Amino acid sequence: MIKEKGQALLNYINNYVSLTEIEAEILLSKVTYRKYLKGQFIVQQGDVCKYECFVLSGCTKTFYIDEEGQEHIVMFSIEDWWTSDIGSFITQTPADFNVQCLENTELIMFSYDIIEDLYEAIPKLERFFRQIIEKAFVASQKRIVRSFSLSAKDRFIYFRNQYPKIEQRIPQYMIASYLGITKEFLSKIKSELIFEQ
Amino acid sequence: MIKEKGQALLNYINNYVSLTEIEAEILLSKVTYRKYLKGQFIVQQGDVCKYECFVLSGCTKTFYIDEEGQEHIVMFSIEDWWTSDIGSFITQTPADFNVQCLENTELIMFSYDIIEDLYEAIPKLERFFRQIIEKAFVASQKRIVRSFSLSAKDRFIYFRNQYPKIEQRIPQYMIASYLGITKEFLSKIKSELIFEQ
DNA sequence: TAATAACGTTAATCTAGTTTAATATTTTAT
DNA sequence: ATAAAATATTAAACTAGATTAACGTTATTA
Repeated sequence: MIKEKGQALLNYINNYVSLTEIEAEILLSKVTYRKYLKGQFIVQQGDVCKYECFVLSGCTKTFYIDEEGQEHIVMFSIEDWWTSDIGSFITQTPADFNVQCLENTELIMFSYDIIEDLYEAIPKLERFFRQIIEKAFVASQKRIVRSFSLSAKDRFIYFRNQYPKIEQRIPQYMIASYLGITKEFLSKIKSELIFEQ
Repeated sequence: MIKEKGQALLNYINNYVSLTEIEAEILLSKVTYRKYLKGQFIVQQGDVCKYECFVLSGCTKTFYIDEEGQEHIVMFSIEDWWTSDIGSFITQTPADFNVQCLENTELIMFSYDIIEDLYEAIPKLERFFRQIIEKAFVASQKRIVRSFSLSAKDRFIYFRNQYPKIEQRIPQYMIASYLGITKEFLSKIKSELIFEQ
């Protein structure tokens, strides 16, 4: 089962480091393939996050609920992205975030218990994960920059251009939450954009 | 020279991985010690960033200038922190950010040209940098969360509690810029906080 | 020790985005 | 096909924070 599914992961890794046949086999023997249904939770706020997950298909949202019960979406993940609460994963402390499936979702899961063995067996993976996380960090910093220097309208335009596939698949009120604005205001922005055309 | 100065770096690294005497020597032989004066630039927007820098003493701000000529401070770095434009460093493309010294500053610099050799010579460093950057990424994500769910006043209170040393050393208008608000509004917040006591 | 530059405060006016609430549209299940 | 649930729109009243501009205070330096 994992073998056919694993190919997408191997292709992805191949963009960063090249694994030998044997290394690829070891890797796939250590990770877990799993399907989730729409609505199910991969991580729940308060639990310790046991997995870093590579998305084969489907879509997830990462969010938290603030003291007023308000939901704030931090990121979406689709095919060839990662999803997890990394803060919880690396420190093995309770998660700040929930990760919930917005569609039926197929994952390859790297568990905390095997990842050290995996680094041991395939030292190249240390480099691979370093490079992945470097990219994620840079993206996160750039998002902070945008949140400070762009208006809500410009952030929406950026989002729409950057992630056109995600915009199609996700209800508008979740995009508003991701952008840090209300659904009503996003609705207003969209009607302005249509009018401007 | 680098030997005495290097000890702070070795102590820091020791929190993550343990280097042998020989590895420590190799490391210190490959990195560069350098002093900057207050006001000098370590990185300039538009240049390719050649170094990741560990701060031995002093203080820097990382900022960019937007299209309207407005300065936005992204982070401060003091002793035992890192400073660089990592996005520029890892891709070797022009920097989005400036890094400027707010005090006379001593650094240990890891150049792009030697860092690959260093990973080769001391594979443990791959793990070290992975762990550092994981922590930086988590901190960055949490900052995004705060910027969405906290008011300016609460972000300031958080900053003041989290980085009391930095608050003392830095002019208030720079803290306002870091928080994403105007200096006038921060002034108002502070007077409210005093009044509330 | 005066002068200048850098930094900080206050207050009035303005605006991007929120809140509330009612209505419209689309999707899903029966 | 119809009802119910989920999602989206619109508009009026409101607020956090920006802008402008004038004035105070603290550091630097001549």
